[in-house]
Amino acid sequence: MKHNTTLKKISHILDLSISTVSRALKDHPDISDKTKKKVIELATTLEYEPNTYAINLRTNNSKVFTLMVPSLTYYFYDSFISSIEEECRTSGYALMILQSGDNTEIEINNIKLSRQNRVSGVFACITPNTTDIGPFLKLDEVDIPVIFFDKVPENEACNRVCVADKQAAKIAAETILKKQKKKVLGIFGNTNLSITKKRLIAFSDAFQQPNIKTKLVTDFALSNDDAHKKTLGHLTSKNKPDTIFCMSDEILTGVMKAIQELGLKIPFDISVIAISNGIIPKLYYPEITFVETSGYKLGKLAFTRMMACVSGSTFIQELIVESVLVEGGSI
Amino acid sequence: MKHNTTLKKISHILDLSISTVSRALKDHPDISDKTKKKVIELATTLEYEPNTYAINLRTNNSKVFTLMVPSLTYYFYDSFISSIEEECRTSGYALMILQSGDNTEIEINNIKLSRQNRVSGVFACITPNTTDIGPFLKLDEVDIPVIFFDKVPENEACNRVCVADKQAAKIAAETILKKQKKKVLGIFGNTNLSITKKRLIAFSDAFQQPNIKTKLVTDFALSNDDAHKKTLGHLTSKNKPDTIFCMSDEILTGVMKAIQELGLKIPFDISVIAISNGIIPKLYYPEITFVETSGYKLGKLAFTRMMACVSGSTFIQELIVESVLVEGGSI
DNA sequence: CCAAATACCGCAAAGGTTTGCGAAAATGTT
DNA sequence: AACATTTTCGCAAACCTTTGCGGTATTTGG
Repeated sequence: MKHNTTLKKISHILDLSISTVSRALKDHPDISDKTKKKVIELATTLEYEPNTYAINLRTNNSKVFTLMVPSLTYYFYDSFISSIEEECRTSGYALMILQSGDNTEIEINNIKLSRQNRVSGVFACITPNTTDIGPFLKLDEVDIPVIFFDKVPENEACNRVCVADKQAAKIAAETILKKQKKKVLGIFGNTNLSITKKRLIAFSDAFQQPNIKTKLVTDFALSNDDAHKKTLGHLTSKNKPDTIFCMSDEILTGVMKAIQELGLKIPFDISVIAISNGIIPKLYYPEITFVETSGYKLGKLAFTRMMACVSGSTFIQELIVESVLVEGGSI
Repeated sequence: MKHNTTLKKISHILDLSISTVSRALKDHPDISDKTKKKVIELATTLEYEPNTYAINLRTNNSKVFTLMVPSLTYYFYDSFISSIEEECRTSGYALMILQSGDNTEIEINNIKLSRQNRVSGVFACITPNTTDIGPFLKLDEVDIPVIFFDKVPENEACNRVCVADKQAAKIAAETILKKQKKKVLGIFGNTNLSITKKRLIAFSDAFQQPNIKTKLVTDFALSNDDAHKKTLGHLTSKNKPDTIFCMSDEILTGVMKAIQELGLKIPFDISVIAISNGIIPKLYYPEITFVETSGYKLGKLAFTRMMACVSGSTFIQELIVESVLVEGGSI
């Protein structure tokens, strides 16, 4: 172990007190220029770096944020995390990433870990199984702000940053209607999640307006495999849809696999539209038309809100990122 | 700010010394059972949690690992990170993720951050532009072990964990040869990377053995868009290949888009085989046959090696994860 | 030349935990 | 009852930094 250089060591070499060295390095007016120069020189040659732990102990605050997600393997998070991480770096924060694996027990443990590490704040995306967000709220009590993103709890007094679920679903529905489609299959995810409920309601609503003759059938899938199987079923039934709406990337991948399996041509045999972060739709030809829910923008927004909380803003807010239609050739 | 409960506070309430309380909570034999019981009871009702900063300061070691990657948006990392993160959690470590964005300046800054935070170790995947790994080696000097993974520096004395590039390419080539293909197009990535060189050489070698009549054409693509365009070119030329080998997921996505665009049927009109982590090949129908380079296994291996380093192993090692063929229906 | 002001610097405490060592109290032994 | 042992606990230092306050020197003004 190489000996780390500390204030004490520098002070000892220069025959100064620790406090003088500390102040010299901080350009304190009490210290003469001559002394400052000496100290700074030695400090640089000795590669002095203040001990983070000591500083944390004093300030009771580490420049670290926690990011909690159910799993890193969901397509959405990449851009969100990238975005947050970028902001953290430029602001001198580090980011600690924790996964829960959809396991609420691990989730609670991660909360504990965040508290033990006395992080400056937590970005949280809850699991579908999380019903009690009490543990999260307890973080707020010890002055650790929590910003929920994407999958957020309902009806609670908490800071939330989400995509415009209703708006996104509405845009998708309107796009379908504008194209005069006759029979739409909408596939949605886990109904436990508010994100699903919102998208489902907004999407369905659009088809229940007066003068709308387009038929809507809805189905639910819990994984891309599930979506694959269910789509196969719908597409081989006699009353097959002419358009499929996918609530998420995960569902889209399952749907696309089924379409390829049946050898259907998009958009001639079947039309597809999705709500997506943008990576997956661009993997196919023709590219899938989707309503963008930008993880990147969401990350920026979440970080801004976090910084406000860290610097004392106590009031609670729900922020929403607008969605836009990105045209592919799938409808 | 809620007042945190400390040893001092507990000791004050129970009229004991701080050291006694500390020892009682650690089940030290010096302390009587009666005292222990009292202390533990109060500690739990007061929700005592040891101050991580103080412990770090004492031990000069935080149970935190750093993970450095060029960018989180590459497909490969998800499973690797998941895997590492999982191991960290069960071992009581936290994981700090840092991105460099292919920028060596940021990379160096991330190294600095790791040192400042005196992390217990660093998992590093270097950028294609990283030529000088001196800054990494300096971490080793201050007793912070560095495990390189995936994209690793060449010819250097460092701990490395990588996929079996040569073996994977060889398996892919042999699979193609066994199927008696006539004309193969191999698409590779950035030739700056050792990973590309290894795969290219091993793959090409297989076609230069005696008695091999299969023709090989190689091409290079720097992005999935690039792969898409180049594939379109090859597939519309008069001397079009009957099989395409994709060195990576990124290339595979571009190739598949081109195949879909031309309406070719896999494996009848064209065969495809790839080296992949496994997520992308399963998105298509038929699923793409691929040689698996498991980020998951790689993560486990890297973590094992890290733990060895942390507990004192100083010798240097290159570890390799075997590859296996995962049959899809694409060849 | 003395008093007052200024420049420069050190002492010590605080932040919370751990741990070697010594001391006091309890128990055992003769 | 006197001594030896064991049990039980407290003192204090160490990890490193920051900062209020107080203390010397040196300089300035009169």
